[in-house]
This record gives sequence, structure tokens and C-alpha cells, in this order.
Amino acid sequence: MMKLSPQIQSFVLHFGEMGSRWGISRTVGQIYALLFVSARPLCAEEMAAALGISRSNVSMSLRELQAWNLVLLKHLPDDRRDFFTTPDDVWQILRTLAEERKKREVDPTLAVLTDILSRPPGDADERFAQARMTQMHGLIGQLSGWYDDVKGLDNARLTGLLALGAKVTRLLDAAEKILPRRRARPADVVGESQS
Amino acid sequence: MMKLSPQIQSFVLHFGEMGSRWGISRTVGQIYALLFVSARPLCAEEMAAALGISRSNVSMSLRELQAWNLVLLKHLPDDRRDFFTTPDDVWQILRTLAEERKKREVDPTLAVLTDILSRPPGDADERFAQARMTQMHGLIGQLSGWYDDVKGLDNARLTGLLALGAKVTRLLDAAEKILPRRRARPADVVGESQS
DNA sequence: AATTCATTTCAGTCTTTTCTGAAATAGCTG
DNA sequence: CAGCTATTTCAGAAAAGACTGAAATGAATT
Repeated sequence: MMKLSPQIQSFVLHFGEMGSRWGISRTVGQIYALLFVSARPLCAEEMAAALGISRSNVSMSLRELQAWNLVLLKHLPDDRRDFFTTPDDVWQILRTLAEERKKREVDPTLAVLTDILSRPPGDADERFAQARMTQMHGLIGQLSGWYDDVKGLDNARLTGLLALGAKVTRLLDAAEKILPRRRARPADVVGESQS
Repeated sequence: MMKLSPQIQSFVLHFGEMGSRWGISRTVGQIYALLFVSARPLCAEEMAAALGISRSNVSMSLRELQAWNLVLLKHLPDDRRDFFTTPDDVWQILRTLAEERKKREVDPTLAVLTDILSRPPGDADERFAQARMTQMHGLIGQLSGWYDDVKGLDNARLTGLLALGAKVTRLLDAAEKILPRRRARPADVVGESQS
């Protein structure tokens, strides 16, 4: 069934499991993992053999990976078959993943919230519910804005940003002392309990 | 089945759908959404009625939400029933979500990678695979480190950090000019294509 | 210790998702 | 265009997951 080295097999199986925790199927996760660690592009037949799954399953899974932009189609000279790889810059992979997940999860949620909040609340319960949704909308909006701001950074700057981490706040604190800024709009901070 | 106002119903149904895209079931998503927008704590019976699902399903879903630390158990005076709410600080909810997802997804992956990379590679293919896994390990390690660094920040600082966004890099660039730092360790940047 | 009310458990059913094999499609090549 | 070879599609089978009702458990009250 699987003629993979134990190490690669562990990796592939783990990604299969993880796939289930995300929205993707076990097979899609396994195929991605396999391509990721493979030294050369693979054709569908090879993947089916390596993972012990049907040819048609590979076909469907690859289609899904392509929809996620996680996989690259290559053509070898004098070979009609389709070969596949993953992009090799892991930072780029991260960007793609973030972008796709935002598109599928964050944006629709923001849209639903915006729509609901545009309608006037009926009774007190609805007014409360809208207040809560406003908080959530504010939070997601801020995260989304931060992401848009940061997604264009190149690898070096991204690494730098991460390395800086919480140290940034020293600057913020310093700035606060010098020019005390007005607080964030109430709607965005309602329910704040820590601080 | 559902005697909820249209607005709340939209919200609840959307979270049900989203739940499926995550590792959680539709029902768990709906219950969470319902509690989130509810002005007062709800008991299991009420949730079952509002969502048109069985009492036992509510019980199991609540158990799962508790495992995620996403829900709070309350007791009302002179009432034996268990009532539930969500924490009301959305930033705290975000922290909890991040923490739990890290625990379930990131940490196990890091463990698997560490284990595999501790074994000596056999042939050239395994050497390549390990190089790839090293890249991934480096990336996840950096993200994980950043998270650990940032997770303790209070709401105000977190907001500030997000608001700053990419602007931080100006500082990084400035620092770069003044004291040109040595590049990140090769293992962490192999395969870098952008920059 | 019997009653009442709430929660949990779980075996079985139902639903949804994933996977397969066979057939259809597509694209070369002679 | 006939013959290959590779890919895609899709109806149904298989597997996984979610949900229910009934029974068990627990906890408070009389």
C-alpha cells in the first residue's frame, strides 16, 4: 500500500490527520504532504500508488489543492502526463494559506455581520445581540485590517516582524507617554474586561 | 423548530456552516453562536428548543465547547439547572481560540517534525524530505515563538500592535541601516524565493 | 429511601462525506 | 480518424460523523 520511508510516512499520515481538523479531507492532506517533501514533481499515478488510493481520488484531491493554490502543475519534456509540486518558499505557502482561509472564512463572516448590523434591531434582545455582533465585527475587522497591512511584506521583513514580537509594545508605551492618544472607539472595545 | 428572530437566526446558521469548515460540528457552532448573542445565560432545554435539536445533542455539544474553554457554566439561585454563557470580552475569546488551536494543531505538528528530524536520513530522497521539513519546522517555530511572545499582551496593547501593522517595518528598516544585522540562519530560509 | 428534576451516556439510526470503478472526455500521434 | 494514453466525471458503495431516544446516573428534597 505505502512504499514510503518511515519518516516520510509519519509526515504524510500526520498531515492526513490534521487535514480532518481543517476543512480538508485526509487524502488531500496526505497528497499535499507527499508533494511537499518530494524531491521531484509527481504524477497522479505515482501518488495513487504511494498512498494506496484510487486514481480518481487523486484527481479530485488535486483539483481541490489547485483551488487552494497550494499546488503547481509542471510539464516534463516528452511526457504528456501532468506533474505536480508545491511552491518551495514556505513563507509564500503561508501567505497563500492565509489568503485562501481569509477568503473562505473571514470575508463571508464579515459580510454576514455587516448585513445583519445594517438592519434595525426590533426588541431589547435583538439590540443586545447586535451589540455583541458589533464587538465581533470590530475584532474581525481589526484582524483583517492588520492582515491586509502585513500580507505584502517580504520574507525578511516578515521574519523581522515576528522576531520583534511583543517588544513592539515598548514603542507603543513610549508613544503613549509622549502623546497620549485618544482611546479606541467604544464600539470596538465594549466588554473589555482585561487590560 | 427555530423561534429565533431572523437576524439571530442568520448569525446562528452562519456559524453552523462555518463550524463545518473547522473541526467542529454544525450543532456546536450553532450553540456557540446562540450563547454568544444571548443577553442572559441559557439552559440546555432552551438551546434544544431554540435550535430544534435533541436534548442529548445539546449535552454533547456543550461538553465539547467546555473542552475548548469557550463556554462558562453559571448557576442561578434556586435553580438546579446548568446555565451557560460565553466570556464577554471578545479579545479574551480570541486568546482562548488561539491557545486551543495551537494546542491541538501546532504543538502536535511541531512534535512530529522534531521527532522525524531527530532520526538520521537514509538516502538522498530522505535527505531532501528532511530539508523541507526543517523549513517547515523553522516557520512554525517562528510563528509559535511570536505567538508566545504576544499572547500575554492586554487588549489595549494588542489593539495597538494591530493598528501599527506593517508600519513597524519602517523601524526595522531604519535599524537595518544603522546596524546591518547578520542574516537569519540558513536552515530557516532555505528555498526563499521572494525578498 | 423514595421522588423529582436535570444531566449524561450510548447503541442504534440517519446523514454527510469520502472514495471507488467504470465510463466518458480530452488530447496527441501516426 | 483510429489508436493510445492521460484525465475527469459521476453514480453508487463504503466509511465517518452526527443525532436521537431511552435508559442510566446524579444530586437535591421531602
